[in-house]
Amino acid sequence: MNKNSYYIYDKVSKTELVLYTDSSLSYPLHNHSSIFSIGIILNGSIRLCKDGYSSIYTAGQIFIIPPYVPHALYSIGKASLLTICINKNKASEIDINKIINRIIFLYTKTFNLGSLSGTQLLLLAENLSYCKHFSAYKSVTPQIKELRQILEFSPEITINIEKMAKSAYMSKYHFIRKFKKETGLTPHQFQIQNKIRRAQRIFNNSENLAELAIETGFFDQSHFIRYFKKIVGLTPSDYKKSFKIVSHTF
DNA sequence: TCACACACTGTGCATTATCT
DNA sequence: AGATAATGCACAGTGTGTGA
Repeated sequence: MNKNSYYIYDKVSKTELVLYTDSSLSYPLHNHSSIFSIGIILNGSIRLCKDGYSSIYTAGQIFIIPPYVPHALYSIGKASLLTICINKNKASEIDINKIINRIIFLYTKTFNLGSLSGTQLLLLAENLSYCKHFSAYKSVTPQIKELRQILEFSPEITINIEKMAKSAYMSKYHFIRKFKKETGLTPHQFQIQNKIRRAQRIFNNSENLAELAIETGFFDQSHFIRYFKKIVGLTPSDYKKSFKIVSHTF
């Protein structure tokens, strides 16, 4: 079991938290279609590649990744990172003070990590406010938007590039380029990523990895494991062991 | 915006290793 | 022993560079 990774769902603030402690992180280019990710570097440093730029973040610094923004993340040596995930559909309703209080609570009582500095709390509040008032500025072609929604909600369906391009009234060559420009990933990468996200959501309802692989649209468990590890950074069984739901309060 | 060629990646299947 | 993880390989499908 990977004891350096913890996936926590906090029922009180309705946010998902991912904690890595002294880990070697390596996440190649990907995006999150439905969440804002706010990352707090606890120690060590990480390299974040986003919007064509590569930046190094060190202990105490905070970064934010809005939905659909392609990015890659690598630790420089070992690093500890806390990521707060906010659902984009609920971002406008979040209670910033409530989330900050929960983060402080979980940070000190659940993770035993000391306390966050005043500057970190201020930066966190600023980023939460950014999520709350964020509005998507990118214009998306309606046909691509529709396909993106299909792939997000039903990633398990089999639909090849030719069919997708046809439904968007484009040649497959143009469609792939257009999709990547507007979504950040190729259609295929986007579909695989959503299959894995779906698997993460329904993990606890499924006893068997082979069943889960079929249910999420993979041919078999071996491919499911391969992609799961590539995208999540853990094998499915390690992920299951490191996931927990927190509902206790002050 | 489209099409071609080619490199790259994913699929389907089989097999073996490791873990519980 | 059964479940899960990892790897190999051939083929099909996808993505990208380039030119029109």
